[in-house]
Amino acid sequence: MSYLNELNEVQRQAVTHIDGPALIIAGPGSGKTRVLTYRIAHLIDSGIAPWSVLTLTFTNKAAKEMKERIANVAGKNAGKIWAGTFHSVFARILRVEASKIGYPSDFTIYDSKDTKSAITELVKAHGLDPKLYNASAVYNRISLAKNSLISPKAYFEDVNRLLEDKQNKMPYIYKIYELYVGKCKRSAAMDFDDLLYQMYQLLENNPDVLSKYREKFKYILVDEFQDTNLLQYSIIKKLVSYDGSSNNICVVGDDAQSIYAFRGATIQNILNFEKDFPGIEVFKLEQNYRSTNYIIQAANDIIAKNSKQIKKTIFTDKKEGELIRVINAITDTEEARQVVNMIVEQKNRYHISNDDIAILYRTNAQSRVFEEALKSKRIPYKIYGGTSFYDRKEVKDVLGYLRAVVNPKDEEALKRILNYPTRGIGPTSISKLLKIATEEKLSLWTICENVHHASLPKRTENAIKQFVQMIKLFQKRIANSTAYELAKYIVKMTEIILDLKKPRTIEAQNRVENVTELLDGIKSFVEDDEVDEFSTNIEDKSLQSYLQNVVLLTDLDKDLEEETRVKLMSVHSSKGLEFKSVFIVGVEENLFPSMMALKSKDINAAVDEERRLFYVAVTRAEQFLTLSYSTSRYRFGNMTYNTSSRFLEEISSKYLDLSTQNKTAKVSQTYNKKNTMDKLSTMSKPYVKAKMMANFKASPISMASVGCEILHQRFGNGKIISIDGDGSNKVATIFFEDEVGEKRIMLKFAKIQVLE
DNA sequence: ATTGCCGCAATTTTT
DNA sequence: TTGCGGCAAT
Repeated sequence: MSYLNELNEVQRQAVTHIDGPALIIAGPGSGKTRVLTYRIAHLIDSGIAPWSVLTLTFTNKAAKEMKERIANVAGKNAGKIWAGTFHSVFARILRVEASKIGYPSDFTIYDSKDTKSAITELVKAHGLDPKLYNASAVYNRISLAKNSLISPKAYFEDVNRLLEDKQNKMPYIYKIYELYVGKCKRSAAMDFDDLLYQMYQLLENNPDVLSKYREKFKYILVDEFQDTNLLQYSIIKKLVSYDGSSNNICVVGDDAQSIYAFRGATIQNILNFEKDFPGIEVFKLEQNYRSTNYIIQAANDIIAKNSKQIKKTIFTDKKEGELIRVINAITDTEEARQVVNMIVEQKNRYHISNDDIAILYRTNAQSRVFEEALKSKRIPYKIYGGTSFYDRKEVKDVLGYLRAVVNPKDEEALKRILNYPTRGIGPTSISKLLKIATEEKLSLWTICENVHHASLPKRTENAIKQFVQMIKLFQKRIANSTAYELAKYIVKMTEIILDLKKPRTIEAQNRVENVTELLDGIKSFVEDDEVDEFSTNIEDKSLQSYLQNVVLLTDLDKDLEEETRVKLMSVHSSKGLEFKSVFIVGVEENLFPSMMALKSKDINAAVDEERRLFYVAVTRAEQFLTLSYSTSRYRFGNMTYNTSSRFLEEISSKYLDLSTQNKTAKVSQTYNKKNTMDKLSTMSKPYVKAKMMANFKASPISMASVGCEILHQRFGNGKIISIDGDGSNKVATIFFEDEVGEKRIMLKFAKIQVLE
């Protein structure tokens, strides 16, 4: 048990505690993964069967890392423990037990696009306005319901929910929810939430199944417990908490790093946990081994502003280290340029390699300018998250075929490929088929199989018959060809490549390459004998298993360690990672904290979550931390103006290095036009503009008259020279101070503020 | 049925 | 700015 020597006192206690419930509160960089893996190794060393240990994580990456590290300590037996994400472990179990809940074992998993498309269809079919009943909004409501264990029936009886929907002008969500559930069932499909929801129902309604898994999983560990929602917690509780149970559950989490409340996660689970499992032992890991002292102190400054939290003090015995650099810029492009310059400087001065560097942003949309800036300096980079490879249309189309072959009831897949490549089955025919399917409560596939009852034009009927034949042909091949061979065959037979090549553009070429890449991916899935996460079972190389992998895998899980490239990702994706040098960019009001948070009903809770997110971002850094913001940036195509983030102000200036900052940019949150005017004149022009724009407020047309000094949202300061036209069609000729010069602007559309 | 054009809405964050 | 959905022309 030599590994015990590598631990500090609290860590060792947490590792050697075996029986009964345990709660480990683990600050950032406190060796959480180490404790978890050693704990598992220790369990196995103590004679506990590896296959009775279940470890649940949030990301596949975390699961994989855990397995690898356990293997280092515990050797071969590590392969036999159950470790995976909530979603993948439950999907596995659900396939085995599918018949108990009325599903075939080869059910499809819908990703969020499939789900939204299904919802949009239902909304339209019921004559509701798709703009009002925005698919994402409806999906959110349904998702929230499922994650709170509210069935469609319970939803309809829930007065509060109905009232909320009414206030949001979507009173029929309950109906869509009900229909959506039916549609999924008929399509033999589960969405992400179903993997949890159905798992719960399975255990709830099948005592034999429940006791089987209670028997099986004697030791359960949950990582990132602060991010579990009610549903996940309920499943865990079902498995662990019962008469005669030894309550061998260990959860690890940090309330300060809870960043998924928007998805229904609640730190209430941590608080409840202490109540639900009396006799619980609590371990607090407070020593940070990751970051320098300045970074830790800054992080403490930030999180101290949050009112609700479990008390703990993060400390380190590392040196002060470098101060946190603050960069400010006038535009987003300029911000990117400066950040990249700083990267170059760090690389030269400290010999940091590309993969020790990460650029973290609040929203994926921010990545673009950094990409360009990195490109111009020839620094290799990789973007994680955002529009993933598997979200591309051409990729989804090919996958659609594969899905339909495995499970032809999969309505979303079928809809996608029924007329792709075009074969004369237009939208009119498809909606007719869908209508029949809904009325008869049958799957779309069944209707297609019996298309002669559908009274469609002969031509279309034949086209559908041919389509059905083709899919059946593919299905016959499943048994004696690999996933790769089949996929290749399908692509050939459907002439998808030919269709993609039609427009002779670069994008077309890219699309063809994407399809090829997809095929290569399938090939390596089939051929790779890398131990998969469920190596307890025979390696599953079936097409179905491939599809499940694809849908549950995210970009981040793929190959983070591969090359020496600068990494770009959202702060959310960065959770659990660490880098020598971290750049947090776009540290501005309305971006970080996000505008959504600032506009939310419960603004305090929302800003607290943003603050935790910022805390997570800051604590990713080991040695160097740089924060940057820009006073103006493009957003939906037009310029917006922002001030630096409140979070920046919350860090004591002791830890900040403001030397690189433009002196004029000491931003005061309150801006007073009168006495700032003089000061502004000494500042750089674009900055003056940015500053004034932050305060921009459009005036009514009636206030505009010849001679007025005005402020235009895009062109800045100007003076009205003349106004012509009448009524609401008045056109003003305005002379702008900046290079813009004279412009004729329709007052009806222009956003103009009259200054005096 | 298909193609192509126009107008509008979108950006939090993820399994 | 992009990307999607709706509509009109072929």
